[in-house]
Amino acid sequence: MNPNSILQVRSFNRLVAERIGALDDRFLQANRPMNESRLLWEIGANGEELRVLRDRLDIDSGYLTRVLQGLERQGLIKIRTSPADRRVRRATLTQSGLKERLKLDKRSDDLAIDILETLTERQRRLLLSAMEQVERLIQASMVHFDIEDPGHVDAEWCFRHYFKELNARFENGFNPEQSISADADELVPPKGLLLVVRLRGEAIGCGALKFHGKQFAEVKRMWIIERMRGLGIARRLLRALEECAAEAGVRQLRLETNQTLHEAIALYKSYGFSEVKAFNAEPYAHHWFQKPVETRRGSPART
Amino acid sequence: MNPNSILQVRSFNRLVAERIGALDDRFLQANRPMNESRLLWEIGANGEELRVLRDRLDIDSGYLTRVLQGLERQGLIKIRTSPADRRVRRATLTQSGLKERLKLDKRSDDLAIDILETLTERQRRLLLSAMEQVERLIQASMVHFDIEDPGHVDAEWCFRHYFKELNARFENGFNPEQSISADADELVPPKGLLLVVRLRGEAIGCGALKFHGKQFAEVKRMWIIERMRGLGIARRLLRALEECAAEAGVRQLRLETNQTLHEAIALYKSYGFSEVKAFNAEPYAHHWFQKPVETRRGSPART
DNA sequence: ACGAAACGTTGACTTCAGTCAGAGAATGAA
DNA sequence: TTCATTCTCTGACTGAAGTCAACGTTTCGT
Repeated sequence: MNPNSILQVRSFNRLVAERIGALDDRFLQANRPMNESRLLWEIGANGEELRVLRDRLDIDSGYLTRVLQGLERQGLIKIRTSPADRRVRRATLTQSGLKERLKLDKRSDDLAIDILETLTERQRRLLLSAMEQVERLIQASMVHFDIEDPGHVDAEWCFRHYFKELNARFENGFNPEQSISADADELVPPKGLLLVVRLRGEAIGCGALKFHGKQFAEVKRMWIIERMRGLGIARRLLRALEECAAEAGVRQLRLETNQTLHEAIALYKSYGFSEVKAFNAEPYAHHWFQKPVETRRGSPART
Repeated sequence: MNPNSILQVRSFNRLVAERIGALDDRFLQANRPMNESRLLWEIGANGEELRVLRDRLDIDSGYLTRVLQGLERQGLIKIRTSPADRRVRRATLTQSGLKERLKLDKRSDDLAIDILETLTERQRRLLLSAMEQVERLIQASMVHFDIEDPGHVDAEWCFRHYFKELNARFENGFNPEQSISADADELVPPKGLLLVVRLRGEAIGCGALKFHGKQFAEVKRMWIIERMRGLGIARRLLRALEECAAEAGVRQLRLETNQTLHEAIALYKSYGFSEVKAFNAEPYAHHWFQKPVETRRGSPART
């Protein structure tokens, strides 16, 4: 890695940490313990279950209880047992709790305004677009892949969006019924596997393998959410799938794709797939590709 | 302020705080209290005086003492009385202290590498240049102006660089002796004043006024360090000087400048100065400008 | 030479953050 | 029905962060 690049990133980190130091300060300056602020924030206008809060803020349950009791004593929240599951408790903001939360909100706005207001209109535009750029690229570095059951809610969410997109892009629409199957049971080891792409716990894409013995595996269900495209995530997903195939001892990857999916075709070609003649009767396909499985050094299977 | 701009900044802040959140983690993960880490870092390879540390980290002096004693007990630092001023104490890293500091250093590098390594070369270039852009523009919003004595070390530092630059840019060099005076005593109230531009406590520019009764004030010593140009800082400095003039009841600003200083001339014109015929005999000047002093609403005199 | 100011140290706090073990109530699965 | 699991709360901690006042030493300005 280029040392100057590292220095640039570090210098950026330092500055931003200092300036946005509001990292904590957004909450800290509020003249109330940070965890109280974080909780007021996370409870939100509609209330939230304690177990969700505990999970989101990664707080010890005993500790959470006490901080919440503090907030309740201050009259900022109410805690009630959930009617649906009486083990579960749910916190909601009171009127004054909502007001406190608005103050936090305002503090965030003020910080943003403070940064923007000294700049000229042109500088402001430059800053915002540079920020967006940084944001997207940093997000790309936060993406990770998890092996997941196809029945998982995130997996189903991805499939729905994937089908919807195919339906919109294909010349004559897309109906999964008519396509070669990749059913839930085919995407679970040992018959296959499904990777869900996540960013901060939120699903943003998927990709699957359907094994055919050691001879070859089909790549299926490659999809990345629109707003995260162009960041090389699909390529990393492909590499992760190839690693999985390699681990399973599979010798070849195969896939077919539709002519309207230009980006995908470009990706497969540049990744090392070669176009071959049709090896199946997938009605929606115009191109068939294959590639020998390689184990790439230095590429972590799942990150 | 445009609400979408605010949202973009907030979203950026959130992400970066989370990702760089290593802000603390850089120090925290180190499995040692954060302030210990921060101190190891700030003491640096050459040691540092306690009063400087206290100032930089904004730590209570009693607290500082105790944390440092902790570090000394761990054999990471030594604290000695400064020979120059025996009130002052100075902390220096021991061998193992240096090693610990290297670990922190490595942690920073790792974070940077972690962000960069998943990206393609092209994305990496994009990210770095966007980061630089963000950094510069955010810095612009952190700049502030202080009234300072011309004898102050920062002021002298600025003057030296200012003269050096004039000497390099003027056709026949520049010798302050031959120029119309703006001596130290002329830049102190009530005869005049000096503003030093600072970024995080570090001087990056200056600008001065030399009063001639209520009738007019001369703008002198306008200079911004090269790397911070193009960010509208000089314009804000000019406005700050104008505010000072307004407060002093002065009716007009005047200045003269050399033809090689294109940016300055462009700034003065666009700021509202009009070129007039020579009102003094400054040997280095080619252009003379003046402008009536206005009080601009909503513009903080010194930020 | 004297008083004010600067610099550091100590003691005696308070408040936050975070951990761990144990126990009770509700729920779900066999 | 029983038993394991989930969810929450309590008690009893440790350790870090941060504040305040008092005091001693050294230096500086006059």
